[in-house]
Amino acid sequence: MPEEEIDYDALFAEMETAEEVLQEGENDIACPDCGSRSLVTDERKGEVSCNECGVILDDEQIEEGAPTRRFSKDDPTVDNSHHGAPMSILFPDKGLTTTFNPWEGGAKGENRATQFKMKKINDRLKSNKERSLTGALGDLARTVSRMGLPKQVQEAAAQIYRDAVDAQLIRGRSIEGVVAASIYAACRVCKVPRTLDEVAAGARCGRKEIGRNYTTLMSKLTQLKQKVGIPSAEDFIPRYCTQLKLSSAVQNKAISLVNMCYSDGGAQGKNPSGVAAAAIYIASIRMDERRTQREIAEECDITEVTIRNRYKEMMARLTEIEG
DNA sequence: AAGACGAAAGTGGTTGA
DNA sequence: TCAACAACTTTCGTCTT
Repeated sequence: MPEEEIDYDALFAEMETAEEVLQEGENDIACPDCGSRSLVTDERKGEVSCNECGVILDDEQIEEGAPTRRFSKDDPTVDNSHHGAPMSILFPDKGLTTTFNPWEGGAKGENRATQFKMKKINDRLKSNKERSLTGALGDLARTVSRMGLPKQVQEAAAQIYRDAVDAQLIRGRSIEGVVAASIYAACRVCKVPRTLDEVAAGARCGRKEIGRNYTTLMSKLTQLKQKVGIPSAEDFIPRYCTQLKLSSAVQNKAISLVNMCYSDGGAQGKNPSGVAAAAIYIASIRMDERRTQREIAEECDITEVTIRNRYKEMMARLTEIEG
């Protein structure tokens, strides 16, 4: 049996018209019954109705908030009518998946044929962007979990990657490389900085490639540039202290030491890990929880010599300040 | 003996001509 | 593109606790 041709042009034209009507309605819509422009939106029911005559104009509004849950059937304050997860940028279609299962619902004959046709159209309408995002966001999720990073970073990285796709920065670059650069940038945005080497190890991607892609992201994405701060030693201290099993007192002391010594921006151009390591070294001695230079150097992924150089520098500044 | 210190030589990245 | 430079690393010998 020959397959029935689908007239995509007609279909797209129809969809565009529908979209225009919707967009117009969002800005300036009048009730078709009484002509009133006083409309009310009921977010709970997902309805838009006329304030004058009460006619319902739209009953399929999407609620973007988190789902409510009723823990007791006697609780009158919330109901369970809101179904499904909230929208999330971690999914290619933001979680608003539309699928057709032609076998479901007991459809027969012509009905089932229509269902098949709709499924086919729906599948073909998925854009290239959506298809490529599927792979990239999966890769992102795996890398983030391998590195043990919080979900907040995953979401920020997903947003950066989407922006990169929109700005057409993927062409000519590997998806993994851009994903890794997005994660590196997201870590800095979320103030949980990781070094290029750490991201490279987690993403199984070259450190140079990530650095190169990161520079491109920063130069082309202006929103990102505004959000990313310079990684400071203080941002590294909490993590290193936890790894070295040092108390929060040492952690606070180290942070205040960095602030005292480098409040004038003197740490610029210096490896923040080195500054953090030296501050932790001094703080651990002063708070009687001493760690050796070797132990700290190992955790901070730098050498003992760098700790010594920063240590000397900081001690010189401290004697100046403390007298 | 372990940890700290310092010198010397080499590496990789940045900057400016 | 290349030289100059600062920061950092590696290695190794010496000093201190």
